[in-house]
Amino acid sequence: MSEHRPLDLEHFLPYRLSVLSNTVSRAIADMYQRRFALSITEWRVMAVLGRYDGLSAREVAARTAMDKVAVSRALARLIEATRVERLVADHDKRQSVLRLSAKGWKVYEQIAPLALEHERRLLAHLDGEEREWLSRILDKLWQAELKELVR
Amino acid sequence: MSEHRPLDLEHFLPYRLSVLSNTVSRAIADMYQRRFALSITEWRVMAVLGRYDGLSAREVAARTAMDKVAVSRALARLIEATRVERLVADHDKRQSVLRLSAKGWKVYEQIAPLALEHERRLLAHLDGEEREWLSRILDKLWQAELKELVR
DNA sequence: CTAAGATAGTTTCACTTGAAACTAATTGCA
DNA sequence: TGCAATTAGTTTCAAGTGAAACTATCTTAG
Repeated sequence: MSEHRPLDLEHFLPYRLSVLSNTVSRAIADMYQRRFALSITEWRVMAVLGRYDGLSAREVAARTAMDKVAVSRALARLIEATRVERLVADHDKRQSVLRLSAKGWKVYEQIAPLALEHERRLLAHLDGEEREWLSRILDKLWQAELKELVR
Repeated sequence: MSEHRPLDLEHFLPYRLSVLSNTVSRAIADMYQRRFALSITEWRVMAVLGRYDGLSAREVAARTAMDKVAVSRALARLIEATRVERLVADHDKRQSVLRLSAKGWKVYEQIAPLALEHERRLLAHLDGEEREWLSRILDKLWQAELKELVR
């Protein structure tokens, strides 16, 4: 007795998550690119360095959910653009110590409010109750699906 | 007086959506790949053809939120694998008329329950109330963000 | 101490992807 | 009619991506 709900892509959760997320990410990425010549991956690296000074590349990868290859490449571009400075860690010469440069901070301080504004615009479609549920639901799914991912 | 909430990537909605969605999609993609040598894009094409017989490539693109290049390539592989058949539309020789082959249907009928099972597993982390809110919230955001996208 | 294994980060290679250019067919309008 | 603009779908090209191999450094077990 296996009567199935028909598989209707529009109502299939993974599909909806994927399309919604890609649409949102795309809009943000375009804005960063146009206004700051910055990719999403570069921005994510800058965002965590703005928040946690002096991380190593591995720590950046853990905090951005990016793999180390992507981080390495994003850092190469950011350092080339003198938005990030890299030192070698005293205690371990394999590790780098990363921080935003003065120039990087200027970019960061312009983008951070724009990013938050974008988030507000997205959340503006929801009322207070819905926002609370969304936050709780994402927490739960995040925990359940990603417990192994972030460290 | 612009005192900002700090930009903490872990609490930033677009970032959370993106990481969660990529993690879920990745897990599903791996399964399709391993068990059926099928990419996510190919599966999406098969899914809409299983539901709506005889679509053109353009209609498939609209229903999967994929661009026409991606659809064209997915179709080339599916036709090569004889999972999809393509005819030329009578009324317009530019258009194709696409349908799953018998072989395609067999694959479809194996995957569809697996996909739904995967969705159930994901939703198992939420209680009934949370599921209802999630569905309503995704509908709202979908409507708001994608009104231009899907026709 | 030192050799074997582990770790941080980079490079290479093969593959995927999207934008733009392209071909073929159709439509609209003078 | 007949030619310019539009549309369906494909191909090309440049850029982005991850897996695996690689280099340099550090840790550990004997």
